[in-house]
Amino acid sequence: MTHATQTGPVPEAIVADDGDELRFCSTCVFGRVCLPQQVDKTKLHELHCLVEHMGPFKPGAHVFRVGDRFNAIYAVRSGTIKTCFYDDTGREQVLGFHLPGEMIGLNAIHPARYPCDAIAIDAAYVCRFSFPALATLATKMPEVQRELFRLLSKDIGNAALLSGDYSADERLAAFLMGLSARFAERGRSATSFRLAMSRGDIANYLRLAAETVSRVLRRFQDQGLIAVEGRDVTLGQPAQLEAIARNLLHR
Amino acid sequence: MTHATQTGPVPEAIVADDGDELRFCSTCVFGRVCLPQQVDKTKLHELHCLVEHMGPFKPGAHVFRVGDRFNAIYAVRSGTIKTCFYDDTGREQVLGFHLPGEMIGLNAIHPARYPCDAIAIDAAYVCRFSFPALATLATKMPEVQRELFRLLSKDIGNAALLSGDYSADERLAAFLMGLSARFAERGRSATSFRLAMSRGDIANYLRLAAETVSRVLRRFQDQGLIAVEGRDVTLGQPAQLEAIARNLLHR
DNA sequence: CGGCGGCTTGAAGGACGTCAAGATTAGTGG
DNA sequence: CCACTAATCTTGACGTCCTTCAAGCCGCCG
Repeated sequence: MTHATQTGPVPEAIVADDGDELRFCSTCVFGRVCLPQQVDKTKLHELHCLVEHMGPFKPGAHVFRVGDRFNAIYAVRSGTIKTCFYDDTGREQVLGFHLPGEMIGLNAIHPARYPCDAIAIDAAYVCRFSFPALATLATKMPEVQRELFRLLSKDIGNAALLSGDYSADERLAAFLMGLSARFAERGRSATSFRLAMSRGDIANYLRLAAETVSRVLRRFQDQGLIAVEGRDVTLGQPAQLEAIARNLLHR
Repeated sequence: MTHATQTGPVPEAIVADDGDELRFCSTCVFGRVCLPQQVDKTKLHELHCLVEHMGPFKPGAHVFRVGDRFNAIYAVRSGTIKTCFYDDTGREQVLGFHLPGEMIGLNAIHPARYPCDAIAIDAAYVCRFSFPALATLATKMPEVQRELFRLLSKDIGNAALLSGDYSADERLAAFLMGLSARFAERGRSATSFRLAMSRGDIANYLRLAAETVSRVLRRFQDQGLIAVEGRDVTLGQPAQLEAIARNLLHR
């Protein structure tokens, strides 16, 4: 038994330690805030006070739902969270998959309500940051403010990426390479990993049909670019995948 | 003389007055910052000091370019600005059209370089806000910080909208209704307006071919939903367009 | 065992892109 | 004011990529 349900520790899981008064959980998005300069300890303490650990969330459990009033953003501590909304016909549109160390809920600031669901697809733990408290703290700690601006701006770029008109091949190649890079950042293999999400989720994320995802993956495998076995993926030719993600950009 | 081209005033143009020590240009995105509460006058003065009026930009002129080092965000004062980047084959991908009172450059905070071009498609004027100065001010004025967070978050939502998998009909209906709403906010007709952008620009923005845009507009016209004459558009049945934008969401 | 959800594979159809040719408009200089 | 060219826009015919529909496979759980 690998992951998901309750019984036993997860061998490969990325799990943050719990941090302490002077350090954040090792995967925390705000970790970088503390590193550059020695942060005033009382301030660091304040930052800690507005963080609340939550979990575990079982696969399928909601961290927040469309329409909930916005009052906090969340950092993924372990597991994988998908964010998604639903069009008028009920079709799910996945906005993103979020790995440990990534932030969710930033798109809720403006409408003041969450515009999407956040659902655990792994067993997942998150850190909850009260947003009013965080905003107040940001006025006192420019590093925190800067980090928030950066995170928000980054999300704009990510959303724009997905919106380009790319072929199914490009989308999937880019998806795999993106995951690879994010796993590598977290100290895991860049060439061999397990997909936490179903083909259907991937398809919804990439705005493709599940069948198309299946077919493209098979073709990539036939071409020797990757090896797929269920949800386990090994990248055989990352460079070539990279090229597809970049060059195949229309025709 | 108002602005724009040299010969005579432009009857319908949205032009901001220049503001004064105690007021911003009437269209300014930061106008709302000052309204709710009486802002400390010295602080308001500070905010004014970091604003620089720029323009006119002729159609085709760049406000900033891909790769330029990020150091300021811009508010459109009059005219229309499009933001766009280019894929590896050189094809333009329009990220957005920005009307007076809207902000551009927020997506540059994270990479610290502008990830896109900003090009005037009208004769345009903008206000330049030094970002380091603005961020510093934001630590002193929570209203400013809140407004920046709101603007950033809003852009995430906008970018995500475009990324959904919608049909050409939905995209165009949503585009027209969106423009209509934004014109209305600025005190102009919600049902009759002139498109500042070419069909090609619209197509690039919506990730469609220019021919498709042309065809869908014609069909909308044949169905009595709109009247099109060159770049002048009149919405005959806004409710029905709204329905297409919402309901036609895939079949 | 039977059922169910996730995944794969094939065949057919559709929506949109591409190509190509006109039509309309705008821009420019005589 | 009128040619002349160059964009922009429209319209048609055709091709293609992807979706849809349908069936079969596999692993999982009651």
